[in-house]
Amino acid sequence: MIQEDAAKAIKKILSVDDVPFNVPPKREFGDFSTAICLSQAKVQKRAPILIAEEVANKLRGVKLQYITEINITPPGYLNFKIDQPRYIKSVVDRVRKQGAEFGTSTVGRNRRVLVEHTNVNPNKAMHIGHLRNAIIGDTVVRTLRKLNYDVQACDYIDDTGVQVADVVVAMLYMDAPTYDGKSDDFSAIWAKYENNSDKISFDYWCWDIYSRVTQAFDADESLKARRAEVMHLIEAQDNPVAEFAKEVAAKIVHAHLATVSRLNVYYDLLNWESDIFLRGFWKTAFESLKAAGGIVFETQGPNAGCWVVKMGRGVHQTEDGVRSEDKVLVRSNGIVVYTGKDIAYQMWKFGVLGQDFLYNPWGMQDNGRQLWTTSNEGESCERFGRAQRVINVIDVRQSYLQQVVYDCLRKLGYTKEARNSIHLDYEVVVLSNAAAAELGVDVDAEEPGTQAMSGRKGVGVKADDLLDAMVGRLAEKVATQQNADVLAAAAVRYFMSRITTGKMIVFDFDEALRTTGDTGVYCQYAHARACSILAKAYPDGTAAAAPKRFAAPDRVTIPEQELVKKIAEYPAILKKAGKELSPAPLAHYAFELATVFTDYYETPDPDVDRQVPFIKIKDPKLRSYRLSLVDVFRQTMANCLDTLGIVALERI
RNA sequence: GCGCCUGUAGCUCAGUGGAUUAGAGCAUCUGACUUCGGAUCAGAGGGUCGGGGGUUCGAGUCCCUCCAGGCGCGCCA
Repeated sequence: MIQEDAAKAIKKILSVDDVPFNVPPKREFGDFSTAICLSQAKVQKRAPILIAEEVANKLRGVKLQYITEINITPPGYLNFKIDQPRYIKSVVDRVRKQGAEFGTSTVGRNRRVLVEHTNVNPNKAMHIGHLRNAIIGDTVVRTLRKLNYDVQACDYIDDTGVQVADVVVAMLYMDAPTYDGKSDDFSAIWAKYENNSDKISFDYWCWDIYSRVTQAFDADESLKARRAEVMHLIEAQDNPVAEFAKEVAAKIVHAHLATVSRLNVYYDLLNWESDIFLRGFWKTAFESLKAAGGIVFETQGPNAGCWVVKMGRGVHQTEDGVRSEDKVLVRSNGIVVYTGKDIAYQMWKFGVLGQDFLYNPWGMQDNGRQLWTTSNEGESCERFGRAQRVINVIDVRQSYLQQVVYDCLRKLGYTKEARNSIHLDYEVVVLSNAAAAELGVDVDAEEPGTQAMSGRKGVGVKADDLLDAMVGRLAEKVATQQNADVLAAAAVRYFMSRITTGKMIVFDFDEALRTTGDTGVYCQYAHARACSILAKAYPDGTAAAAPKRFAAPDRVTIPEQELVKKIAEYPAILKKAGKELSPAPLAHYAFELATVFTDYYETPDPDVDRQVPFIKIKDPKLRSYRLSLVDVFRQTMANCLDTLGIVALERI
């Protein structure tokens, strides 16, 4: 706001497109500054200090709100001092007026964005790698909604893949009693789970049998043969085993939704791969690709008999023989690969496939939003798909395949859609050697290094286990069980959010379970402290009872200035997070905001010998002023935490 | 071999061209008022920003190159 005025004026004077501002190294220089004259020196071929003087003189002639002084420092910085009392009043009034809306903007202009995230194979419990995906995805959804995008949050469920088939094989054939191969009565099979000695949840039980069965495949050829058979039956769909597989997948999906709801993650639509298959999406896409010449049928070479997309150098000679960079979409046996279906699905997301799913309500979520699911026997509905922009949250290892999908869109002539396809790639979560050793993996915990998580080997930290461990650690100092749950979710979400998406997370229990310093707990603590102060100051009401009319202060201290400056940054941070599609700027901001607030709380006035608690201040105007800053801090922190998917606690 | 990512304090990370002295947290050490929430705060030590070139008035940030680590390059997903 305040800088925008100055930027506008400078843009006019220098006729430039953008004016970047920053903070001067010394407070005496001013409250903010710009180096625009330095970069203009090149263009104008004049000394930057001369340009700065000229701009400063012109600016002094223009009436700029809140700016009391403009000065120049070598080699050509323009520095601005602001009228702090008036500025603070404007910020406080704005936050008070906008409340929970403070920070939002209309940059999205209702543009329809589809964000797909989580996408965990429905065959075992979620682990912390999946959690990173869900947290990044959900935070991006929340951020874009606050920027006024029309966002659909989708979770893709690969219910017809090998992973589900493996668990089905494990359930049907690994332990007695085994399935007879034709019955539609699976009660004896379900009993194996229901009677499990440890009474563990279904997703945990599957975690164990999945790793057991993948290892059993190596030794047991007959079991391996069952795998191909089950795969085939699931693909054929119309049989008891396929129905059983669907039931298993649905049960796991319920478990996953329960897990992520502990972290405040919700969706609009569940997209099932079986529906993509049943609705014949691929056939449509295949015909389009053929018609557009986007794919070719190979009659010779390594891909003979396959339909392929031409990529990179294509088929070429290497030292190791003939290799192909082309991507096979239809195998020589006529079966489409996953990427093929993904092309059709991506077309659906943009509404250019010419086909749609049918839909049914799945149920109401804890946040009060209805969740929908694609369905073979549902109703048609126009509110899904048809997006202008599609964001796929998938880890970095699938970059190549995502590019193939987008490339095919381009080959089909959907260049705009290809351009608006975003692979939000993020690095994986791995275990530190110490963490792996704690899980019983045979590694030297003293040796620095990492271990990849592996569903097949059953190596990984389950999401619910991490949350439970966090709740356990917090239990002692917390008022209620519910607060422990919320605080644990805050800790875990913050932990996953603060690391930029391009960086691998090396998971370590001590680091993840920390409750001091740069953590979600610290942010919650600052917020709860503010609420507590307000509750004591205004015992007749809640924080909402804080004074509505705000009088500009006569004098402004440094901690007050710093706090207000940080609060005023929030809208820009939200925009940045939306532009970068990353939770990290929000997490860092939340911590900085908590820090400046705590500083203000500890030492509101560095010039006096003894700090007076806000609630004990005698001067009513000063008391009201200080408490108003506490209140707008409280509001801003609550808004920021909400964007991070964290419920702000009023007490801990 | 080709492509992408990462390399900043003992450890975990911020910092997507701007300011003498590169910031946080953890860990370590020393402290904290008759306390509005001590899960806090103040202070101390700790850095060739992987190495080397270059562009620029100015580089942790941009370009080139080299080194180290990770991931990808399936008729798997």
